Amino acid sequence: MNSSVPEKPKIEGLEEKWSKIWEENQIYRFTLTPGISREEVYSIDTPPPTVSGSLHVGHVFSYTHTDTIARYQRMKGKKVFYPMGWDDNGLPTERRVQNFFGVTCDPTLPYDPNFQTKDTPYDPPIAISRPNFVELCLRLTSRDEEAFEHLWKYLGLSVDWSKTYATIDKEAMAISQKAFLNLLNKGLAYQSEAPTLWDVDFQTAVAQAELEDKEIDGAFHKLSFKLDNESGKVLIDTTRPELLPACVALVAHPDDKRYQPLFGKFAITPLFGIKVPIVAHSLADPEKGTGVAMICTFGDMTDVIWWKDLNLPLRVVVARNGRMMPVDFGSEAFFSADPKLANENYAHLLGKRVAGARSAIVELLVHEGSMIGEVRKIKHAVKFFEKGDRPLEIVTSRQWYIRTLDAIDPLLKRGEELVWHPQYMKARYEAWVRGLNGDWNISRQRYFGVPFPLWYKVGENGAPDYDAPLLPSETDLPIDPSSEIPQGYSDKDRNQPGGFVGDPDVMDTWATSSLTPQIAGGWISSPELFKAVFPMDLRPQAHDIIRTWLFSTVVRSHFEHNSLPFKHAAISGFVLDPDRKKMSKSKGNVVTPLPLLESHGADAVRYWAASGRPGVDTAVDDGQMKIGRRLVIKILNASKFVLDRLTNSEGEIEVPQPKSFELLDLAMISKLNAVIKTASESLERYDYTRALEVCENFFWNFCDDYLELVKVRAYGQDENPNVDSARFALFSILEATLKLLAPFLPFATEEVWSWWHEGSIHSNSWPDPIDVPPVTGDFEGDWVIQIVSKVLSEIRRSKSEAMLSMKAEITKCTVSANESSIKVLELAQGDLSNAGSVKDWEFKVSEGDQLLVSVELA
RNA sequence: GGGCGCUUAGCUCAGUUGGCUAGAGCAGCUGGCUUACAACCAGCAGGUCGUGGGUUCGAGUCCCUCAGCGCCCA
Repeated sequence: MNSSVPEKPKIEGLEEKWSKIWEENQIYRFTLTPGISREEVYSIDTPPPTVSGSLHVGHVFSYTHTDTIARYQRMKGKKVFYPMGWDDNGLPTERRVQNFFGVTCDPTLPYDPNFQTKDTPYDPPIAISRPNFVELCLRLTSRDEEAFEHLWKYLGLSVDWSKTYATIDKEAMAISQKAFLNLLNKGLAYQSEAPTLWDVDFQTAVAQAELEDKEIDGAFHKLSFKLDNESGKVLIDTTRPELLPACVALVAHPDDKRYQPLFGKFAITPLFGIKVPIVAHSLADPEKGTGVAMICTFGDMTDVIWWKDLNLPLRVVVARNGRMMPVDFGSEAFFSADPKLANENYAHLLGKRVAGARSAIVELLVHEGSMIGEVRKIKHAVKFFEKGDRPLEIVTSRQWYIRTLDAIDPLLKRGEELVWHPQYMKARYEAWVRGLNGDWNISRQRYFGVPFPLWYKVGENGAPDYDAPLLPSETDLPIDPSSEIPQGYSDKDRNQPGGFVGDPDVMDTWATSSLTPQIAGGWISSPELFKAVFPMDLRPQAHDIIRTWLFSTVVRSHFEHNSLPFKHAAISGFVLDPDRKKMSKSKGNVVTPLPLLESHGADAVRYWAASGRPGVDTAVDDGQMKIGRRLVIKILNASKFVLDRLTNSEGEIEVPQPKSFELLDLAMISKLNAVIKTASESLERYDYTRALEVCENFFWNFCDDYLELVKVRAYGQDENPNVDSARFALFSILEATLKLLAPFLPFATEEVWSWWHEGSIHSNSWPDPIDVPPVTGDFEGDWVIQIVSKVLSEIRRSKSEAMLSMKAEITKCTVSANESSIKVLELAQGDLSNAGSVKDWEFKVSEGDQLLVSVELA
């Protein structure tokens, strides 16, 4: 074997060098061979990052975990399917495009193939069609994708870059639309006009999974309602007096003695003179305010429940833009005892946002004398869209849903089938599934997303017929109903009475990214591939999106394939800042990964990442990266040292087959074999941290003790017949150790490997235990090493205590220990003499397990 | 309010189905430029395992209580 061991191994530049070579040689390429079986493949459902979000050290952390597993499986002989995707549809990208180009999207506009952007944003913004808008989204995100790809390659992810997908590309659209149409045909997708949580700024519906409760300042206003047809009043406390015109009833708890006499009677709303019933419902909280609440259309989700349970009418006053809409008091829905006064009062609110309407109505109420006392400030939890900054309203609108509520039990069973790492993360999934309170709303009134592949007939009265959608043929997918035409119609029929109208909505981002196994696995385009990779082996992801991504993927696969989408879920923790605080943009403590990689080296950063166990939140830790870097330097130097011992005068590496073995060498090999076993078992359990730990410990022990003990013998300068044994052991151990560390430190191990190998270590095989004769006698390998190391350590300690150099000579070393220990030490005497500069030995057999060492220093 | 997790050396963390004197690395201290490595090496010191109970021959580990921290959900 020719070798090219450098004079001075260098750690710098390994990332650029090797990522380029790996790319050129396509060593991470997954090739679909004919007749490939599912068992030969290890497939990973990689989380597609949103590139519009900035690069985050959390990415580096969790993707490294996955990569260690991918590399291990590859070395175990699996064909690893490890694609990368991008998940860019959705709001963040839309917002960037709007600002960057100065455009807004109007889905009713036709596609303009000649549309041009300008160097500066349009001001004021111009409206463009959805296909034009989507083109701009794609243009902007492709640049960010390059930055991500560069980071991933620098980090050394063994991703097959030829399989990259985007959850908004043509194939993903076709798959999302096909899967949706399948659900529709099975009756598992439906549309319904229902109260929906609505973000007035983003003008879109929001799903349960996207909600966030926020504690905000609110205030109780005490309002006085007159009773109908009798004297007396009812006092209610409300945080939303501006919804008084939307009031449809008053409610108290059925057991509340104070209000029981009022049930069945009516009250009159202040200012608007609407007669509303006083009803009983168990959700009314006697402790809250006066114990009576006003039910409106709709102040919160409890109003929706009351409205449904108690069969109450609707009085809509808040429009989808969040402003008070025109209302006619005196009409059927808003029948008032005094329509003139009611309309006059309402005129003060009309067109205002809810906050403005609130102060306006308070003035009116005070003026009329129906507000009692001062407002009382409180803190209360209000529902927000996770990306929004105004409380959600509830509007009634037509939305698409997937029937998840009926599937709670089977979905819980899916959670049981899945292997969770760590196991306790399953509880998060189960809690979420059990707590579902509505079907999954998958339609969004947005633009950069997968359109619903549907049109509706428009009746002669101009109203669309939502009950009988016009479907495209499956072979035409993907389609965009805003620019394409249903069969049997022509372009001039669009939006015309007697013509058709396209569904204006797009799918929720989770409705598309829940199909990543199908998208990456070629569900439509390559049935052979899909058969080979689905269900995936591994879904790695963070714990915050168990309720969204993991859940929704399980839902889709359950309905479409009647199976799990993946067998194992590896849930990573969060990365915390160096002070163990959660990173957030607002706190400004987000660590960007590239500088870390550049200053410590990719292997060192990977070492830190791999030390974070599955599910455990882990702080960015410079110290840990420095330890990783030290390990890398040690690997380079120790490898050079070993290989130099084995290089002959021709510059070739010669590994002798020993005729006989030295005990110490057999013991060290036996210890290595145990490490191989533990590391393999740990990686099979997704415990990459444990695997790294045992390999690392072994390697340092190899360098600090074993190498010191055998290096003189391995020189071959003394007459020891077991030179070959030492050389064989050094070589075998080095080669196996490099392989063991390769999944964690791909650059350094590859560099060393290349000194005397053609081809990549990462395409090589995971080490099998080295086949050598058993350790002599009844000795256990690890125990032999311990005894010898113990004596070496005692020798070092005596020198250190005497403040002498480690090279200082020992004229005589006396050891007293039990019989088997002495036997071992006699066999290792030569190596111990070399490592400790010991001239003479005396061994005394004693009883018990005590091992005593005393030395005479020269 | 409900659920999950964490609490072990100054710091970051291991510690398997309960089993010898509770481990590692970093930081600290003391020494050593030993011809692989000063981006190095050797040695030393450092802990009542968050609190209080219980089970057991035996508890860091199992059960209960309380406290603090974090996350998720209402």
